[in-house]
Amino acid sequence: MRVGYPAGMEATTAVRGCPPPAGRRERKKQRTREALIDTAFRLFGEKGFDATTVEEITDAVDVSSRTFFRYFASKEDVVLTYQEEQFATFLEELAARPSGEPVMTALRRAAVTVMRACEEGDHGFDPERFGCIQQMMERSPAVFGRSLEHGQKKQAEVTRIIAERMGVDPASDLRPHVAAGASNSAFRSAFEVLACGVTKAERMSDVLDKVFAVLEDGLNYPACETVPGPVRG
Amino acid sequence: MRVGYPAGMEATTAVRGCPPPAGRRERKKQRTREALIDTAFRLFGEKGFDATTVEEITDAVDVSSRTFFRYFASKEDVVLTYQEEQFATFLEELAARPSGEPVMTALRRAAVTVMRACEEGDHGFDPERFGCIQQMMERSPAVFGRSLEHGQKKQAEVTRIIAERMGVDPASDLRPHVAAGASNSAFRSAFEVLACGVTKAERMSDVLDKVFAVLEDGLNYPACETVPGPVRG
DNA sequence: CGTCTAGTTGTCATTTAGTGACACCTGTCG
DNA sequence: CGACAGGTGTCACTAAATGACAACTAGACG
Repeated sequence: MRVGYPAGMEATTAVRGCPPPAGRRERKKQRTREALIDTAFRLFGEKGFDATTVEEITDAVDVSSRTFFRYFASKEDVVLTYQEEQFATFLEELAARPSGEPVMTALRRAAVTVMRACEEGDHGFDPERFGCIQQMMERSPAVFGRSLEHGQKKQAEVTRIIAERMGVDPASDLRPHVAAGASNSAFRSAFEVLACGVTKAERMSDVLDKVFAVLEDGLNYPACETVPGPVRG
Repeated sequence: MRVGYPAGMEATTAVRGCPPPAGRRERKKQRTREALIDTAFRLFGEKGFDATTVEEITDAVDVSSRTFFRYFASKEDVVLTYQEEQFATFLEELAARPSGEPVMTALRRAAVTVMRACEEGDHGFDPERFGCIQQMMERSPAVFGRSLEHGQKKQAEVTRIIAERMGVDPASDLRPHVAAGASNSAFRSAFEVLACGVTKAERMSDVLDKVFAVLEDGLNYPACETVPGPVRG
């Protein structure tokens, strides 16, 4: 199974508003793409991800199924367009953090900013769609799996940025890799904690903030056992 | 798409040697299951995961394709049987760690023990198969994605154990969740670091050990800037 | 304007994963 | 032995995904 976009069909940033790129052809392509995404999300919301077939989506947009797969490598890819946007914004926010800021703090602030944008509808993010995705992640393993895969792939870029911030070489220093992994993990932990209902009626962004706080505090928890024990190592 | 095992086909721990369970029927089922797994891994090794069809596997074992899907919910599930065993062993090792040991240390030691077993062939793990899986994870996104999904699902059990060790309630305390996530993340970081060739010709277990060491040291990295002050290169 | 080219789409065929239904066979147990 | 239940094969079917090729059309250019 291919992943990403077929040749010549690279993602032309969907959500954020690039002004008319040029050419009627290009514009039509863009419109088709957006129509597919909008319709897909509408149907996903109505009937669920699994119960919605590609054909239903393409019929509604009035294009052939073949066309769908020229825009998206898989049905799940439609959902990932949103995550793609989230990630791009995350990178922007991260780059915008003051260069003197400690690594985890920068990651935390960037992450929380993005999540807030999704909740509030800033930066062109649709909060309703955000909720729809949350649901699909819980209900449909395929979407969940792809999302994890996507996140893991993108992690490399975060690693690079962190390494730059730290002024170390990611080819010889493990720390940027681990930090990026932890940051990635934070998103998933926040999601999991929300899904499992550990924290009730809390915003994702708040949970995420707390998760990062836990990471910043360090994970060296002693065993409980011996009362206010001095036992360490 | 279903995940897990069809009803009545629950995993009857494949690798570890449960002595003859009872009944010819049960034994035959077990043999079929193992034949499917062995044949699948052989073909995966020869032709790659994607290029191997379920039919090829079942033809070689001389059962119908339908039977395959009575044992495994998906083609990827065959590969995950190994990971399932790894995880079970990980939990055992974790439970066996002295109760006074700090959480991350216990996680680290359990993780490294399992990885060593896979490399050395202890506990009935086949090192060759382990290598085969590593390759598939790199080459075949489907396997990689399922593996991530599987790991994420299993994380809940680790969370529970960590919470017990810490003597806190996972329903109100985020720390066990984050620690479990970080531990999960450690495995993936080790894999990624090896795959990307950051560390050359090093054993997975050694890399994993180092990754955990980094986690234990904490992630509070300051920005590089040798000289304090927001000066940008 | 007419034409040529290249990019986009539709149609068709095909492969493969995965599932449901039902008949059949064979251990297991009374 | 005979009934029952669990496992298997066969058949039919849906749906995702991809390759090949023909048909259309925007855009470039003389």
